Amino acid sequence: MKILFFGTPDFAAPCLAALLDAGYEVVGAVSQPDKPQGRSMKLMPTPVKALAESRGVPVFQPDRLKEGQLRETLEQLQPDLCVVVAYGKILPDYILDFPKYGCINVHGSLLPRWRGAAPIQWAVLAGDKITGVTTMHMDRGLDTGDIIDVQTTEIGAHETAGELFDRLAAMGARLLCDTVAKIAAGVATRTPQPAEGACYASMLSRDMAVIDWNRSADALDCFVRGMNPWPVAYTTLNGAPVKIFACEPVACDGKTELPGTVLSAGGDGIVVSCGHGALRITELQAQGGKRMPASVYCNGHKLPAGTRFGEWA
RNA sequence: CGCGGGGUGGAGCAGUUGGUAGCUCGUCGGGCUCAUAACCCGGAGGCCGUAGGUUCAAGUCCUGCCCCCGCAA
Repeated sequence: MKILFFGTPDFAAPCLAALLDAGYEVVGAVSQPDKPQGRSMKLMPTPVKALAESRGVPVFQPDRLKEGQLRETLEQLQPDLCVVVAYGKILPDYILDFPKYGCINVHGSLLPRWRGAAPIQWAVLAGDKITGVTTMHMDRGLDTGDIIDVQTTEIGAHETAGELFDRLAAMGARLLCDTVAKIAAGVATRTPQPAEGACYASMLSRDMAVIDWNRSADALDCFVRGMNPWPVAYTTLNGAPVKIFACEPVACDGKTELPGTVLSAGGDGIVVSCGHGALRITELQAQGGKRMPASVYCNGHKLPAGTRFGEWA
């Protein structure tokens, strides 16, 4: 069975690797065009491109798909199945309809919950206890296709979006292999997505990562984990941004300080009052500084009780 | 050449108008204690990123280079 793979970021690479390792004939890898990245804005290959090149798979990076840019490639490669994993573009009909077995997709959530760009982060942000990966037949909608296989997993109480990301990427790769095997054997099932429970996970952005200290400590705990490793929740201290990498909610001893107020700071981290409860910051990074445990940060920075976070000078 | 912050004892920071290098933590020794990551006393440990320059004198001023980080993507 000839497979044409569509994918771009880190989440997609394990799926491509799994297909290759399983011995499937991957006739090509379609990925987004390289974009400038890093401090010097150097052009970097996408993870899928890098992997494909190292495994000798031809890479295609069309700017757009709508005008039939991939039609010739399809005719040439004659794929029987398209596998799409976090590609980043909507596939037009001429692609969806081309392969004999259609196009399937691996998605990092339990559909129909968290359709869209950032399902894993949103599951953590929302405090979901359970999530998983889903494979589905693609249709014209955004992550609305019929479900083929699902695997669930619990979200750890201290798990960050990045950690969950890695786990789901691995789970997704295994599930994909199962699904492809079923399709090849003609035993894959199709289950329409339930109408209820659907919601969308929009792409995260830098300005969504500002910590609102008026929220509850539990909500902020999920917020910090969901925003890690990108864009990373941040607040301000003396007018300068401070990234919060890790924290934990702590029992509030009834104090009613203004949200954002430092209650204590030292070897046990930095405890900050919230709208409800308090949050112990355990790992942070100040502007120009390195990421470090809060206790270490306190060795060189005076943070007397009463200091306020989240105020712009 | 996109903008900006920074490289000081093991770690995190301070160091004022250039003139004997300080703080917190850790570490070592001693003490207190039923006990302790707690407390008290004492000690060790720094060619101040690197190469030059200005000066009687440079961590502190000037220049080149290396490295780290924030913004922006």
